[in-house]
Amino acid sequence: MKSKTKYVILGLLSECPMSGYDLKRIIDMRFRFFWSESYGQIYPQIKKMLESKEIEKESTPKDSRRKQLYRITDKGLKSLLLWMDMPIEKETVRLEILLKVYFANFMDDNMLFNYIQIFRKQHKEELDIIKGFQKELQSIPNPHNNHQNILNVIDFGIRTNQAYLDWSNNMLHKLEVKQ
Amino acid sequence: MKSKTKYVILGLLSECPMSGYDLKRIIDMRFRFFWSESYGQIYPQIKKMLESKEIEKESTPKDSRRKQLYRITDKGLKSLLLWMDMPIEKETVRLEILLKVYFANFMDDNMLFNYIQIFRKQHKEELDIIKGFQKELQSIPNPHNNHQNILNVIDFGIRTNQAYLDWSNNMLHKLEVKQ
DNA sequence: GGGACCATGTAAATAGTTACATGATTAA
DNA sequence: TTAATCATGTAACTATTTACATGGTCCC
Repeated sequence: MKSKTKYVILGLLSECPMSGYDLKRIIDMRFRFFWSESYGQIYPQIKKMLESKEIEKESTPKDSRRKQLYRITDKGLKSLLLWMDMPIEKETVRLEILLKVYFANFMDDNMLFNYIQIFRKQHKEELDIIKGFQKELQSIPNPHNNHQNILNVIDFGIRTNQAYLDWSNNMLHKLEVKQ
Repeated sequence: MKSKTKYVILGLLSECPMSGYDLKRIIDMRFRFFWSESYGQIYPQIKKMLESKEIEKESTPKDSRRKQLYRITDKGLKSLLLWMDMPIEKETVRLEILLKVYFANFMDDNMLFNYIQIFRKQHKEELDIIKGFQKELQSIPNPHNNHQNILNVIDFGIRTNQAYLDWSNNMLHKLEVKQ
């Protein structure tokens, strides 16, 4: 499976110039429910794309002591467009909690209850963050005319996290009744 | 993130002895919506666990020409139990389709429509497989008394895949109206 | 006898995380 | 002044995939 780090970066830089740190923060915040990247992928990838001239340094006199912003080039935009039309590769999902539920005979019910509670809490928080982002998006200007796309992704996040919550609540209820 | 391959294998072998090939097949069929393993992980892991005596070869005179079955040992069971009580690590989800929806301004609507259609088809099939498995499970004996656990995992698969389908249908509808 | 699938395995490559080093800035 | 956060980066490690080799079996 080819790494997609390059295209995540190019896609985000297509909106506005930003630093490696910015990229990481945005991926963690906005993409959290369907994507992740580590610094160990982002910074080396930036370096490679500078060499290949798919991005370039933004010369910002002010604030430049603090961070280096990068801008997408025409070549980078071409790479992005090319990838957009390439077939989507196999999706990756790994939920350890389901492994543990599957083998739950080897665990006591309190432990299982505890795991599900943590899972529910995490996805409740995730859902709140996504909804917050949705609200924010609806109240700010739309200069790149891409809000509908982002709202579509958010809609996906809300639906799946809601499904996670429904399942968790159902599980917790069953476990409560059982004892 | 520590590899969980070991525990997937131990968990499955706790049900009944099987071969590396069997393990792969079962993971691909039953775990498909929340886990995956490749031969490149399974066979070397089997080798390691034979050395550490967490599993052992099952001596099956008949059929033994064809495949080697492995059985979990007491030591292996202990490893499994230990892992069951260890905190769950960060979950991994990577959905390239959402990346492409997010950056859909760089793609024409027909291409997007096509991607969503493929996504819908894949998850319709997945949902059908999961439901088939659910039906099968309800009609066969339950010797390990673990059917409820498996049904809980299946319930998760049905809910999330249904959420995927609802989102896909909504997306396709919006794209149809648009043009 | 040929294609599909059963079955096992490994080497090499790639992907991805983690731990660390470094130092600036901000806010309490 | 000290803790948190901003900010960049890399080396080492670990995880995972992919491509390949090999040969058996089943059924048409």
